[in-house]
Amino acid sequence: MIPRVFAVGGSTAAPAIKESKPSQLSMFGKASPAATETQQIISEPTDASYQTVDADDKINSLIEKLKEQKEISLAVATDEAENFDFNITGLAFSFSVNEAFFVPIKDKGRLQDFAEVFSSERISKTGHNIKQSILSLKKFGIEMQGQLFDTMLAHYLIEPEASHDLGILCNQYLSTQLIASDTDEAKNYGERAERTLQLKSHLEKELHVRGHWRLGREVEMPLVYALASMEFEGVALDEAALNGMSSSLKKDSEKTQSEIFKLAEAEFNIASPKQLGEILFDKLKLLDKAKKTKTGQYATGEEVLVKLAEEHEIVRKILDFREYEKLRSTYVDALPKMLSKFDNRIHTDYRQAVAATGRLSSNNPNLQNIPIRTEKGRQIRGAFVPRDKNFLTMSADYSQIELRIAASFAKDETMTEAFRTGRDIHTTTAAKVFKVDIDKVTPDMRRKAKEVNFGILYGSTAFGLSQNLNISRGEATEIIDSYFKEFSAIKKYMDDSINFAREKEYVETILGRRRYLRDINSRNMATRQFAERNAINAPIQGSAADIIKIAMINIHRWLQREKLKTKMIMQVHDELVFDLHVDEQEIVKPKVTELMRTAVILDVPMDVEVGIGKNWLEAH
DNA sequence: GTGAAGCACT
DNA sequence: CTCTGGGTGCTTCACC
Repeated sequence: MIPRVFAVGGSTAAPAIKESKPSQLSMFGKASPAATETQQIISEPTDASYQTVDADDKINSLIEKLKEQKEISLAVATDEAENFDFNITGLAFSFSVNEAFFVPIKDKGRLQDFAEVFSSERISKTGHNIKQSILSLKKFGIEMQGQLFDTMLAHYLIEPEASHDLGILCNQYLSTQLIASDTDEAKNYGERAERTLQLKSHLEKELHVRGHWRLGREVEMPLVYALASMEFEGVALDEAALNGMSSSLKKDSEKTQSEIFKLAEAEFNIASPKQLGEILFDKLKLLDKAKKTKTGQYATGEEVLVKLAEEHEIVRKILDFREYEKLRSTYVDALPKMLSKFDNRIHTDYRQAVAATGRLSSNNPNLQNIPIRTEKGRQIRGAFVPRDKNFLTMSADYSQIELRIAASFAKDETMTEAFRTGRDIHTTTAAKVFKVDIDKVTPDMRRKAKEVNFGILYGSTAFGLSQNLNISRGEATEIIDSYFKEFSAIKKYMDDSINFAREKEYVETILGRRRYLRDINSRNMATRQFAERNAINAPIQGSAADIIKIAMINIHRWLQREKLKTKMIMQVHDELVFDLHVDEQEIVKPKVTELMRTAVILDVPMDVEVGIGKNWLEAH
């Protein structure tokens, strides 16, 4: 029986959560009310044994011992080659306190000896950032299986914004230092495996106390397999297309640069905010009272420049120059350099314990900020292509997930009804706010309503709205007042969130993931207001993260169980991207849609938009 | 090496 | 009138 998240997933997928819950009530229920007591840790003996196991007979008896275990702690040692071109240099294991074994890997054949241990469903695996170990083994043909426990992820649930560094956790929970030798790999990795095993029991207790056990066991830990798979599969690029864009952007950029120099009657480094500020404000005097940054330089950010665009034609050209250089340096030229020699694909690293709200982040490279807004930027998505001619790109994204979550948590009848009947939410909002019939909503009214809807999720103020819409503060205040009158349950929900935070000093997502807001009662107004915006935003953004994580787990399990060739390859917060096998379109498209829609059932239905194309741009 | 500024995404 | 939209990661400049 394949374990499932909630009751969802698998071919018999049934909506798991029938009734909706108020946002501050965890679907996973509450833990014991007792406050978390920091336990007094008894200092550990220091005679730990970290043995290097190199001889065949010793290795065989280690393997036999490993097979007898119900749980083992492990750490896979690798060299530091970048772009997924690393090698495995050793394996560390621990299954009893103060004892660890390190097996140097000089020949990849040796890994096979351990394959049965790694792939055993009976042996659960513990690690600190265990995704790295799973991925390393996967690259060399070994498939990890079995229940996971990751001490990094456990601590992330307990204290999301703290450091989850193994050494620091050892200090905190075990009152021990890591030795961290420069030369002795066996000692380093053996120690890591052994300390991780010890940490596990401390963190498990802590998870229970805080009511995060199921969130860990059923979401964060299983998600590791899905992420390791996505990273392993990687993403293919159309290098020729990117090369073309690079030349073209370079030409555009050089042309724009010379035009800027001519207009400025000077040559300078446009990429230097300091030099640019001096040209615009000292030499050309585009503003009498130019804004300064913290460090006393002139502010030359996009916000400032857009408002000056009418003043002087140089400003538009500077914005263009910035766009071209950004696209070229960050994407068009950088991405091809990150293609792996292993399979000529891009392998990002999804970080599961970084974002304070529960979102993932992506780095080396960041695949979650590939351009889409401008036309030249969009073209970059066209270079994200399927792995070969038998595949297409499929993109599936949640439509307005955060606003739906807010409507559901707030139990706002007006907004819930709009989502239930499938009406355009921004148009509906505009009709309410501006008190006109739906068919009398102008594009400008819709634009304003859309901005308010976004602003709500971020705890934005009249000032923020006026800045974004370039309208007066008075007008912004009027719009917001009208909004809260029409959507009074939204307003109440926001107040409730802040009050909950004031009392508890944290807020929670639908799965009970916490974000601590220790500044919520600060006497410093700016500090306090920042915490208040987080009190509104974190449960919504974090619940969206919870929901897509469940969907990812269920989709990954289904693709595996059905032995499909289609692979999930990217996550961009509310979007999942797939390498879709051409023969599997009719099976995969509806199933992915269904698994995303039903990951969690709210008062408001989830809408998922799916597109298929020859590249990421066309799939949208 | 590090912080600031700026900007790409959701 | 304080301050002023949540969350990330990457590149460049400028300075240490």
